[in-house]
Amino acid sequence: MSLDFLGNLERTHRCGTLRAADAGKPVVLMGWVNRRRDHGNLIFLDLRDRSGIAQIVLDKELTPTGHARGEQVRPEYVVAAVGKVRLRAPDAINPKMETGEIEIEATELRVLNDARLAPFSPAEEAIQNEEVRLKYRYIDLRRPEMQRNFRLRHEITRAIRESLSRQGFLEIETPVLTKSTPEGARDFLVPSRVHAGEFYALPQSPQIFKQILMISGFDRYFQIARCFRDEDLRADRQLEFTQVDLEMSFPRREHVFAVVEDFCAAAWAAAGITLPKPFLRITYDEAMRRFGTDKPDLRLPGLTDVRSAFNDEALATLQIDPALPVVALRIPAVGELSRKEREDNHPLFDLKKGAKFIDDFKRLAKSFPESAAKVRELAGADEADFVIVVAGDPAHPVKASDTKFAGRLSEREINVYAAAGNFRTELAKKYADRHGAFRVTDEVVLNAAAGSAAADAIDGVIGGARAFHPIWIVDFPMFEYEVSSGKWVPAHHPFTAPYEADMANLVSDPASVRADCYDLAMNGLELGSGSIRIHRKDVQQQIFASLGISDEEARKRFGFFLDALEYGTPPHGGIALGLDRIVMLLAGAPNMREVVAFPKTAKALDLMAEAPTTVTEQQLRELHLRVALKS
RNA sequence: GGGGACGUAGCUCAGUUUGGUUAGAGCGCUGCCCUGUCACGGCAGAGGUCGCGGGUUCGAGCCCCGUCGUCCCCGCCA
Repeated sequence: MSLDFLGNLERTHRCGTLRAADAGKPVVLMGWVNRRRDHGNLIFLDLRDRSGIAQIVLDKELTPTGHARGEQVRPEYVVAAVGKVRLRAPDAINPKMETGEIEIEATELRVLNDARLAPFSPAEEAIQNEEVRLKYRYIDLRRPEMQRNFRLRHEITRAIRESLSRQGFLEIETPVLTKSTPEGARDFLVPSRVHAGEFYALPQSPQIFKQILMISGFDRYFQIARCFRDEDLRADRQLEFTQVDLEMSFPRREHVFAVVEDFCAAAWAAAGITLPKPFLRITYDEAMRRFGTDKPDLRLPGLTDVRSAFNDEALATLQIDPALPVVALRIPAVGELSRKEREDNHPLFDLKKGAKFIDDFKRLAKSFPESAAKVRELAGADEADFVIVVAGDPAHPVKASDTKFAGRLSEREINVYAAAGNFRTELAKKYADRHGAFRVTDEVVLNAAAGSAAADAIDGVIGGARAFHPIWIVDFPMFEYEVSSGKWVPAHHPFTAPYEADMANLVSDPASVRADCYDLAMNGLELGSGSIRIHRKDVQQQIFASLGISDEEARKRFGFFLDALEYGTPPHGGIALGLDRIVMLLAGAPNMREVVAFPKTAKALDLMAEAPTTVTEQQLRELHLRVALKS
């Protein structure tokens, strides 16, 4: 068909903003044809732009040429409608539309562009087939839900910037082409053309640069920083992601917490939700004991220690390791599960952790009725709750350390808790519809998105108080025992400061040393992680020494930073929070792809751009590279 | 690297349990009709390498083996 030129036509309004008060105004709207309803001599077009939808009326009597154009348009054609806002007749008002009281009586319709038939319609809900959504991402992003997610992302980012600016932080950019940073992930490498055989690394975080900014006297820095990690993807992990990264001089961790709680409150407020402050705190060991994870979801019941429900005979018969924890996990309101249903759940349990489980309570009750009853009692289970006992498996070959230090959990104990904790969250996900523990969150998010006045209060409780459960995890161990090498390895990057009180034990009792670092978790997601850093050269040397990092190796990896440390480094510390994960939570998104414009698949592919690809011989030559594939 | 779920029309799905005539439905799409629809309606029509490859069989969407892709989880990512 022939297309019309835009000419000097100027858009006067956005579709979704028009209301009854605008009646009589001449308007020019531009957008995409959402739907067309052709009644012969009368055609209705739903015109969509990012603000919403307005109904255009093309009446053959009023505008024969406009009506003729209207007959030709199809979904997703780009058109300009010239006309006048008019009130709809009372019986023609559509209460389901924001603009349902008005419509545009068109005098002209210009078809600015046609469109191929899309594989799915932005006028409808997301299709199940995510491959198609991602390949045609530009269509998918037209859906109001996606438009809302990215508007929300913008508002959240802006609120965080404003909060941090108000708190005296300066936004400073750090390099993307840089040197390997001390995080533990694989680096993305970028070959240097100018320096044959040498590579830049993309930052896994701006860690070293932000610490240097403290040495440089900037006092309070932040950055909305893109970070890159070449590891396998998950629902909440992409190859590249965005962190709210900050660092401050002369802080105790309470100062960092206060800063974060302030900007989180601002971010939640930007989404229309009140986030309760101050956040809860829990130690790492307690988090493992109570939830079997360091990112607990407090909307679900925790683990219960049920060791006391079993006597020695029961433990022996059931082949439970008496030296390891025996815990119960409870999924509420699931009802009785058939043998088949229970068996279907078994693959969700990680057997490699050296733990086992008992999910057949009828059978347990036959041999050990008191134990079965006591477990349910201790776990606070009522009739409909599904309860599983998780315990150490003595038959499992030990691949973890059971060395215990200074009252901390041993790795084997942690493994049992972790197996239980992971089973707990997997089952909770599977039976979400039955226990309803996540429903309040969905409701609050939905209300907030709808801009409902009641968004922030559910049953008189401020929404966030029941929907979002932020919690600081503190007192992580400084070191982890690596069974394969028999060495103590850092649980964090090597610039994390140990507790001053634990410094004396660095060599004698490394497992007892606590790191002055902290995680922020919310609703089962790790939102962020930070620490007070080492600012003294002597302490840094001790840490390297205790980690078995030689002076030579330290110099090679972080030489410039170690130099900088010697030129007047203030005590400093900071944190980085995953922006994508924050937006995920506030958008009620089940995965990060819903809040990242152009995400990659679980196999690390960009289905739209079709990246990665091979490159030309010419490009390789310039970069002094040759590809040698292992066939 | 390992475990699990899925793959049938553009989309959403049924059919696979127990192999059997020409693989169906809804939405969407195309054409015609329709002046108050808004998930418009009516009539007619087009649309399929049942992910791909191999095998078993008289016969495979259905059974077997392999492979590819998407998703979730473990490992990994502190």
